[in-house]
Amino acid sequence: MKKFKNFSEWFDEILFNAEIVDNRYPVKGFAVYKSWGSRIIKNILKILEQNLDETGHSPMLFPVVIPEDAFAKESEHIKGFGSEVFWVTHAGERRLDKKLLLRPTSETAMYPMFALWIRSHANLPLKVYQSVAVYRYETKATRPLFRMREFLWNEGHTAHKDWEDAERQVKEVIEIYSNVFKRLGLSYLILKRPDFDKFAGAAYSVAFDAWNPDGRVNQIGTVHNLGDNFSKAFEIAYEDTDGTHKNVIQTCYGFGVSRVVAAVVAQHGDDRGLILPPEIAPIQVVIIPIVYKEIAYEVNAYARELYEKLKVEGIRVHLDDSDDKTPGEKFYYWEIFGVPVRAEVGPRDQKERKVTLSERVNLERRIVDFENVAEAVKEMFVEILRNLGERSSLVLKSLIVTTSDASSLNEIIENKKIARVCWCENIECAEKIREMSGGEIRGHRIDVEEKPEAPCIICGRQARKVVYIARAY
RNA sequence: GGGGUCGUGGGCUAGCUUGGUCUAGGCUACGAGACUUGGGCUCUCGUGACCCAGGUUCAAAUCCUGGCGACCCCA
Repeated sequence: MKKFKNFSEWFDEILFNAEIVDNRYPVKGFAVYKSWGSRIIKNILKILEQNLDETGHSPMLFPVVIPEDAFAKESEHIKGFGSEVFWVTHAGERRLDKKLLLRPTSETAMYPMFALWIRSHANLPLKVYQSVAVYRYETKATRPLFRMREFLWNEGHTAHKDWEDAERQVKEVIEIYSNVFKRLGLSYLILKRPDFDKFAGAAYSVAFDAWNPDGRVNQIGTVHNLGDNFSKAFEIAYEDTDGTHKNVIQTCYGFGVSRVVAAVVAQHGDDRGLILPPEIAPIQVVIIPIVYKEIAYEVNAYARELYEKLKVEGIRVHLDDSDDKTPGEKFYYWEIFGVPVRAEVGPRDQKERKVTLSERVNLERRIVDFENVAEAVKEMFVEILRNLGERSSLVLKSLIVTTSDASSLNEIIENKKIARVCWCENIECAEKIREMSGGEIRGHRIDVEEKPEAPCIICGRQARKVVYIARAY
């Protein structure tokens, strides 16, 4: 199955064959994460949560249900999410006096509690995170991992004494997410969303848009400065050093774990299957003995010796010494699962105390001494991540097409590319861009300053921003 | 939100137009065995399916209606 030719089928096949999710659960938009997928998710979350812990965030767990009145407090927020919440209206046969909803996101679950916890400037900043499932009744077609009605994420919520401190927080989180994505070898654009596309209730929103082989962009993370919109609605205030009472300034951010998995699969996978960055691979090295009847004992003993050696080095290693498959079949099998390094040990290797290592990205073989095998494997891990990262970033570069000709927009989007254009920031021009191209303005870069070098692509007046246009999930 | 295509063993699919030799065929996967093993070898045997509910008919995988689900396109 060809990844770039028929992404949708390729993707579904990988998710199924590599046992990431089983989409056959009989409720639309809900799926089962199987063992391989779950272990990948745990490894990703481990990296993220470690980063959050190190920057003073507190892990917490808030309830999945939110009372209707709390949800309704911030008017923009309810406008944005109201149409897609799951309601809990009954307990058995009894109708509930107060309807509850399943969190579509946790602002309105957390902030009533923030109001109780925050009294003085000494309580600030407050930085909280949780890794949970949220629920949104998506009306668009659901896609496994990309758009589910139940999806996993990590959400962070903070409260600060002033705007400057909240701005510092936004920068910190962009840094944290960037670090995590770098360790996964992902490529993306960090875009400040246009005003009409910001999070419901935010002052502004920044998003991480990862490229996808079908030309759409995949929003894998978002960071919002909420200003005092929620702190006014929820009356979250503190007493400052001078005795005055002020509303806190808040930020919140979401790391879309399922979509990050989707991005790893989509950006790194190839026509043979998944390719996993070593740090999140449930199995990092698979050992495949090449045995003949007469020498099976020696070779298997050697393979076990190798297994023990790698294991004590802290490498996640698996020995596939089953005799129901030929070595070739085992190669194909583990390639589907994206195991980054394969160690082949046969009679030749055993006799000379060598190991044949093969890496998943370029399928290149390398023969190393048994004594140096752990170091060689670790070096390969570094190379694999570098190769994945470089390959992915080259694709992203090749997808971006700069244009100042509005009539070319449609063709660019049709060709599964991302258009880079100058825009005057008027909403009428944004709407026209959408009509003409079939894509949407995703925003302008904030990690790199880009000055408009041409007038607005639609109206010809002075452009204010260089923006990126793509179809989105 | 609108339009279209589709639903057959665990996965992929043939059969449906023209209802009856369908006792539903193939590939793959799975189980038992033989033979093999530095890239999917070969063979034998076995397990396993017509999405659900109605309807039409002597007869339904096949036709009709509804539901559920999947995918694609447009907004």
